[in-house]
Order: sequence, then C-alpha cells, then structure tokens
Amino acid sequence: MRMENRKILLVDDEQAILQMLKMVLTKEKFMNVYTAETGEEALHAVQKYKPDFIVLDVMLPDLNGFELCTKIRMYTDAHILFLTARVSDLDILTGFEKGGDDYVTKPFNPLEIVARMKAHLKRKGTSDAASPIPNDKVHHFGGFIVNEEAGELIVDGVVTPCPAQVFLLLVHFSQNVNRVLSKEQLFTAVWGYDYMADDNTVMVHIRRIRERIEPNPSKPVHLVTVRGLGYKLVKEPAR
Amino acid sequence: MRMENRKILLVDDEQAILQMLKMVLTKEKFMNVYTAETGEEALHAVQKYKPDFIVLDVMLPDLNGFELCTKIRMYTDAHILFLTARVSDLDILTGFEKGGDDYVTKPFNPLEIVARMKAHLKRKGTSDAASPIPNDKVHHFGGFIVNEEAGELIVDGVVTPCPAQVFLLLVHFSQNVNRVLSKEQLFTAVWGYDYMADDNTVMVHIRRIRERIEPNPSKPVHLVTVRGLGYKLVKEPAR
DNA sequence: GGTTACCTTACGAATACCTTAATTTTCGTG
DNA sequence: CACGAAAATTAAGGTATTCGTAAGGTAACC
Repeated sequence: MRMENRKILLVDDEQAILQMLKMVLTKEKFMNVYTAETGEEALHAVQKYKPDFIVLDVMLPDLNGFELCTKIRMYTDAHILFLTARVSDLDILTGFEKGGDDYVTKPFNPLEIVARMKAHLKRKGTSDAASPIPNDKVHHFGGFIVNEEAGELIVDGVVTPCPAQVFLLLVHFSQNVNRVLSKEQLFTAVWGYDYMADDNTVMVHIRRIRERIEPNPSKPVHLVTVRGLGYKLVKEPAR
Repeated sequence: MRMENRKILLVDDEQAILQMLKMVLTKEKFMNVYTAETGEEALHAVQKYKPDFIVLDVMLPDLNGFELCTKIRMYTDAHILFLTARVSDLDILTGFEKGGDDYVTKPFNPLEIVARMKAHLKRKGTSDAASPIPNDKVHHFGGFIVNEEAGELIVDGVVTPCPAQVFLLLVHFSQNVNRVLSKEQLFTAVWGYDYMADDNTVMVHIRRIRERIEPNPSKPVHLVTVRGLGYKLVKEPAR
C-alpha cells in the first residue's frame, strides 16, 4: 500500500494543533487522516478506522495519554508517537514502557512529525501489520474482550477475575453473538445436564456476567434480556 | 532473535559518550555493542558486523553525519538514530531526508536511547533474515529457557536439573504459551492416558515446575492457575 | 388485580487447589 | 539379582473460592 494511503489518527484536545497537523499531512498527500479530541473518541476511532500511525497527546481531558496507550494496544499494534509538553525523563520512559514507540516535545515543527511518520511508514512496505491477526477464539466487544484460549476476560483493558462457570457461560454467548439463547439451551450447553429443574442458577450467573461487563448491570446493553425467549449478547450495543 | 542479541553500533567521536552508552547497554544485557569514532571506522564496522541499530553522532571529525548516513544506507537498512547538539529544524529534517529514522538531542539521558532502541527492536520480532533460522524448540521466557533439543531447563543462566516427567510437562506448556490447559488435557497429552482418575499427580508436577521457575512458587507469575479451567504458561507475566 | 418472568443479594456447603510427606516404582550400577 | 537413589504417584490435611439455593422484590403481561 502506498504510504499516503496509510491511515493516520491524530489525538489532541487542542483544535489548533489538530488542524495544523491535518493541513500539513493533507499537503503531503495523506488523505486518510482522522482526529479525536478525547480518549474515548480515540478508542472509538481506533476500532472504527484501524489506523497505521497514531499521534497521541499525553494530556487529554478524560484520560492520561499513557493509560490510553495501554487501552489502544488492545486493538492495534500501530505506531504510536506521543506529543508531550513535559520533558521529564520519567514521563518519557513511562511512555515507552506503556507501549509507545516515539515522542516529540511541544512546541514542535509539524514537518518533523511528518518526517518521522514517513520514516516509519516507508519501512512498513505493503504488509499491513497494523491489523490484528484474526483469531476466532478471541471475541472483541465494545469495552471488553473474551479470550477463550487464555481463559481471560479483559474489561476496559484490565484482566478481570471470572469464576469458571461464569466464564464458560460468557464464552458460550460469545460464540453465539446476536443470537437469543433460552435458559434451557444455556443450561444444557454450559452445565451439561439435559433437564433444568430450576432456572435461577442461570439467572444468577447472567447477573454475575453483567456485573463484570456492563456499565450498569441493572440496565444491560451487551447481555440483554429477550423476555419470554432468553438472552443474547449484542455485538454493537444500541445507543 | 532475542532483543539482547541484536547488534548495536555506536558512532561518536567523544569517548565519554561511547563508554557511557556502552555501559548502560551492557547493563541492559546487550552483548553485541560495537563502537566507532570516525565515519570511516563506522563504514567498516557496518560492513563487518551488520548491526541492527545504529546510534550516529552528526558531528564527526572526518564526515558529516548526514553524508555518512547516506553511505551507510548502501550497506544496511538498520535503524539509524542521530545524536545531535544542533536544534535547527532544517538539520533535523535533513537527517530524516538522508535516511535517518530518529534523532535525540544532546545532552541526552542514555536510558532514553535504550528505551527507543527497545521500542524499535521489540517490533523486529524474530524475522531477521540475516540471523540463523529461529528455533521453535527453544522457548524463551523471562528468567528461564526451555530447550527441547538439548532436553534442558535453564533458569537465570544456570542449567537446572529436571526429572523427565516434569520437563515434558513444561515442554507441553511451552508449546502452548498463553493458552489455558485443563488437567485432563495435560494428563492426556503428557502421560498418554485417555482417562485421568485423579488430578493430584498433575498438581504435584505443576508444583515441581513452579519450584524451579518461579520467584515464589506459592505466588506463581509464569505458570498460573486459571481456577476451574486449568493452568497456563504466561509469556510476559503481568506486573 | 393476579400471575408470570425475571432480578438481586446473601449464605453455606461443596469444590478446586495447594502443599508436604509417605509410599511405590523405576532406573542405574555393582 | 540386589541395592540404593531418584522419580513418580498417592495420601492427607489444609485453605480459599465458587456455585447453587433461598428468599424477597419488581416489572410485564393477561
């Protein structure tokens, strides 16, 4: 893929910086330039556009840029260049530890950003390495990941303890996304019995899943109830 | 190839800088560190050692660092990080144009050089055509190595005695890194029986592995328990 | 208004796992 | 073949966690 077709994500809360960088990049024929002004927007943009190169300001209104970097690494291996006003060595080293690849201090010459970007992207060749290797045992949802192979649940970038039965139920849902499953089906598939005497066990476990993955477990958006039919795990929750 | 086996070339006419960087790199377990004090020496070193990463001072007695960079590019595609006292934007951009990948201004923190180096080399993975064919029978973990071919376990650089069954179990884990394996799976794969009457045999062997590879066998970070599901050998233990 | 479906929290028995020691089995050597 | 050492399995006591049940409640449906 030609360098200029690479996708660039610019993350900064200062409009002036975003506009300046975007202008310079456009002048250099970079056509796929996206912007975000908050950490949350950035995470959405990463999942939506899958950028090859990310310019990331350390100081964001909602998230520390380093923490954001850690979260971004759940979705992409793209090159991350930090923008920072700080010159503390500890902060610089922290950025590298958190999975960053480079940093530039403010105020900066936008041509330097472009030069660094070009130096990096030139080496990428045509092998689009920024995409994650598809793995059907790792299920990605907004805000959490169910990793069957590792036996792990990751919520907002954090490994979340999950008892075995709860996890197995969640795995079963993840293997049947957007599909309504009755309590009987769940009990048979996950518990292994042919007959379900009482459905409370399943409901309690559903509650336990929701406590881990839902913003508000009492108003679920991921693992929703379909009254009279069962439950389903929704890939992209409605807004 | 492991990061620490990468070849580093340091080019600067100041002995103090060369010695300081070499000391820091050696402390970080980089064993193949070469130095050159002139452009001519650098060119020779590039051809002789074929370094993966080059730290290159702009001000050299015989050659301008940028011109040297252009010459070096005839022989290698290694990552080139410029050291420069100049802060002129024009010089910085010149460096990138001449084929440089990065730059750091003097005076600098040597740990930043190492951090940048690691950030870059970490991405190189094992795909280095000039290196011997990667050997998937030798498994490297933080603090220990499982060598199937030699039938050896090496912990903190020391060959560690390991009974056969314990070793075979560890090999099986090493072939399934970051993958949770149940006690039944382990018993079937390593012991060769289809049915496991009692799981205590496996647990005792797990304990024996942990006694060899874990800093604290009772609080394992490498071979971790996934309660209700089994065990997994983690490549990079969580901090 | 009554019934049904689902929700939620707390609690205790059962389970999973850990650990060390004892016993049995295997292997190497004389 | 006997013996000693090493390795593997079994046994036993212990701890921490999990799971299923119970009970009280709410909302939707008829």
